[in-house]
Amino acid sequence: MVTIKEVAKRANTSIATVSRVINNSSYVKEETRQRVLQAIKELNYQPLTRQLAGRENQFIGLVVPDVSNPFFGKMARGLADAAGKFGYSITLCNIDGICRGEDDYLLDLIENRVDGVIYASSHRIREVIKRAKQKKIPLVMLDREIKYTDINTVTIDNNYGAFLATEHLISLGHKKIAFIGGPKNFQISEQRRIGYEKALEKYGLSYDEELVYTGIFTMESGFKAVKQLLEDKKSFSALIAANDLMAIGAINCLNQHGISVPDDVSVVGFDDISIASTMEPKLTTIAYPIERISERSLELLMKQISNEDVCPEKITLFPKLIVRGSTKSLKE
Amino acid sequence: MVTIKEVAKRANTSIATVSRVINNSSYVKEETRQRVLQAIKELNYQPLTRQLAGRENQFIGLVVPDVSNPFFGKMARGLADAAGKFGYSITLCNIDGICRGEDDYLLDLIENRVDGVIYASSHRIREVIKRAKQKKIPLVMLDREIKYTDINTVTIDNNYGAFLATEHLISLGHKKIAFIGGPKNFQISEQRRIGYEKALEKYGLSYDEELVYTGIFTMESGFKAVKQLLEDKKSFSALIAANDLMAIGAINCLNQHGISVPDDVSVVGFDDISIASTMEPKLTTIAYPIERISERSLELLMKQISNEDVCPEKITLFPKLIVRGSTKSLKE
DNA sequence: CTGAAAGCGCTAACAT
DNA sequence: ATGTTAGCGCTTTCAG
Repeated sequence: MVTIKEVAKRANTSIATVSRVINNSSYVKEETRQRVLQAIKELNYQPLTRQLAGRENQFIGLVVPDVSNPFFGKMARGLADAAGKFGYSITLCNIDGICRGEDDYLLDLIENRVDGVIYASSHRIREVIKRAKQKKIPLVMLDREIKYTDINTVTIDNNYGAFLATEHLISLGHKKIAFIGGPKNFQISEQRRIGYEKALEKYGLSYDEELVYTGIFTMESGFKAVKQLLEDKKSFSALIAANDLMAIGAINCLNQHGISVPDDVSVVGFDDISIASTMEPKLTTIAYPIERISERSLELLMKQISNEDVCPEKITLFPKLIVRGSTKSLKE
Repeated sequence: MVTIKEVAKRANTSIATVSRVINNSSYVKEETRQRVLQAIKELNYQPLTRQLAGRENQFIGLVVPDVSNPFFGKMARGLADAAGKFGYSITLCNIDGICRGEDDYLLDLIENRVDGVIYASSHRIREVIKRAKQKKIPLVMLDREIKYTDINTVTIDNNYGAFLATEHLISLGHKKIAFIGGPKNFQISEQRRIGYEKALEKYGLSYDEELVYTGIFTMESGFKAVKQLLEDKKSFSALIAANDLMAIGAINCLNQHGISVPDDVSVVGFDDISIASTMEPKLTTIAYPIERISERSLELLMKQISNEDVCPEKITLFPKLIVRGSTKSLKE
């Protein structure tokens, strides 16, 4: 392990000066500076124990319900890449309330071992916020909006995303568009449903409750939704799912009934998880802009880490429509 | 932040004794011990700067190609849970060779900031092993076997897994069983193909090269495989995919051709990723035993971390067949 | 502009 | 059985 001492020796200066160079904390003669930089490079030096001297330890905690869910997998990947650019590493923590009793332990752990946390789970959310405030732990909420709290938040405009999806289908001539959504008590489900409703309204189509199905965010649920719709003899030429997993389940069900996507029914998903682009037909979807989300989250977190008093803010990013093979003009 | 000092004060003893209790490093009178434990609990104390005093920092690095792939997502989840039980946290690192030039940086980072690493990517693998040996960084290879090197490894018996899958189908009466595999130059693809071949042999069925397709491990590839098979007019009543993603793609294609799973064709996957159990039909598959794999990997790593000279070993776990809805007896 | 030195939380060697 | 203390790598006064 290379230490600051060795760097100092090689650069023929003191450890204090090396520290100054690393942290850019005060003026160092350009010449000395260069020598230090050179030594750092040659020795491949990295400061590793800053934490002790009261500084950050360059770790940030990411809390998701479950990385094995492709959506959170995508999120973890994006955040890990972004963190790397800031010289930070991601510590992964899955909290979905399944491992009963371990939450406390996990929460303590994450709070104590990282410089900041990105929280993307709903589990014990209000408590997490309270604790973070008390302990002054930098926190950014990802993809969850907590009303009436001034907490740093990064989200996407779900309403707009669903609006885009609907608009796309309408522009293709579809008039009977089903919506299969998530649980009513999830903000994002409702937002996406409302976006759909607003788009219909804007284009003078009526909102038909019979074409709206409420499920949960799984493939299975998407499958059941379509099954139900079909059994109930609802007629529709297009369908919007509240996330890609549901969309995939829906397509499966359609296929099994001999209904072709996109020839007979067009389908739009939401999130653009990795498999959306490797299925057949490739899924038209609303892309959750993970790169930008990650960047902005990290920025907010970094601000908090370096600066004691920053004003919390909420950043809302706009998702984008990605047209692929699962949607098509309504046939005459 | 609670320090050892505060604990000592509250327990009315010295910091050395507290340290002893924490590390179980020497005898402490039971009474004192209890007082210390009590204080630790009351203050919610956690030692956080051990690293500095030459000890571990309780982080282990997990390197995968890409967590957004559901298989690696499952792996990350399993490992994170297991690490938690040892009081360790997982630091996530995606190295798939896509971010060119950043590998070096990532490798340095991971090597310097963790007590050990679990490596489950193929990227720069021999180099990683060399560096780990040089720097004496505890390393466990996951799911990749490197021949002619004595490196701690945990894998599953892929041959056996595919054998099980084939045997299952044969026991259901299937005789024409297709196999859609991964790249020829991947060990696991070959192992799985061979397991399939051996099972056919054992039960006196002939291995028909025409029923073996070589693809890559994606849904798209599974789809194409079946498309090809169908176009070539191959006849088969069952199909084994080298992983779940391919199996799902295959099922999609079958469905689109009006072929029902499992009524017309039975399908077995491999891995048991999370979506395998929420699709319709639920996928019969060979489960990658992530809990046991995680446990064993951690154990091997812990041994290396605590003990300087341990003999490297290779642990091979046996996967299990999980029968669900995508397989069925051959119809008469 | 730079160096010396204190101190961060903790462990381990040394005392007692 | 327990306390005292040096020292780990680093940052940050404090002196020059």
